[in-house]
Amino acid sequence: MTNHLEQKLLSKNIKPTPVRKLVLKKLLDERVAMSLVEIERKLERMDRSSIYRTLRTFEENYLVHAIPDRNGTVRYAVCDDACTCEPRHLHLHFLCLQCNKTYCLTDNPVQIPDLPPGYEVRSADFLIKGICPSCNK
Amino acid sequence: MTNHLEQKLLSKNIKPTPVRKLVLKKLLDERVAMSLVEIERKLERMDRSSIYRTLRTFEENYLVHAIPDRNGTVRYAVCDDACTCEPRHLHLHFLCLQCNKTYCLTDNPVQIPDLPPGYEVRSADFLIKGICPSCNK
DNA sequence: TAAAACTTTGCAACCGGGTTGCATGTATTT
DNA sequence: AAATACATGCAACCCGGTTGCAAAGTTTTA
Ligand SMILES: [Mn+2]
Ligand SMILES: [Mn+2]
Ligand SMILES: [Zn+2]
Ligand SMILES: [Zn+2]
Repeated sequence: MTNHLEQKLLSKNIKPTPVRKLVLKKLLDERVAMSLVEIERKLERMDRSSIYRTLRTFEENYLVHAIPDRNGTVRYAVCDDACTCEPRHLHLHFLCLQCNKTYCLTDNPVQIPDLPPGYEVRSADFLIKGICPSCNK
Repeated sequence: MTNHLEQKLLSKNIKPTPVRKLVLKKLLDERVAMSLVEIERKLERMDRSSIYRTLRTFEENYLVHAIPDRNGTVRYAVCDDACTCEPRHLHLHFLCLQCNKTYCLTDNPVQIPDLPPGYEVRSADFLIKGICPSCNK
């Protein structure tokens, strides 16, 4: 269990410290993308800046990807094992306007359309907003 | 000239006050999307909260649309005349990682792909990141 | 036309998420 | 064991955004 977390961290070359294991565990357990402050609220005891630096480390090492949020904040979700956050690995994200949760639609890759000449694509965020299945029934 | 601005405001049922005309003029002149603070910096004399409320008014009346930015802030761009910001009017946005400008690709509509059952689409943001033509040459 | 009601603007204060400097604690290397 | 490097916690700060409130300007009513 804890071992699974360590595996995952090590596989992305991140030293498995206590804080990192807890943050990763929380992200995996919740199964939706979470912002810095949302994580802070769920992990009462933990310091904000530690979580902040942990998320930076995670993002730099492609353990999590950042997803733009409603008002301008950013949420984080754990990447698939093989993900390197390159354009060809990108998937859609869905933000529910009712429950305000952000879902990774990992089975729906982002198709980048042809652009006018001169635009060189490096990355993309495709965020779809609406009502999620759980709120819809 | 000023008359053109008034026309545009009136056509969206916004009373053409001095502040509103200046903010609209700046957005039209710059031809890229701008954030609250970016507008504030370009309009030295003007109060931040006036610009803030102006942008809210603009957005509520579909004179501008909001575009998510890199770090989580939001930029605003003037809508096409006929735009009502519904899904079928949405277009791509491009953020240049070098000059940090946000462009509206109004000729490139957002194609919303099929989603798993239960997801009800209301809106979408498709932001492509890379190098813009001007930085690329 | 004068008073009343409403809207816009500017100022100041505030808020909250994010970020940094620094000291302490913990692990790794020599 | 000592030296070095890395991780964590605390406090302070930053900055874009937001709000309350009063003054100035506009529109409505009597
Ligand atoms: Mn995702
Ligand atoms: Mn646009
Ligand atoms: Zn929902
Ligand atoms: Zn550029």
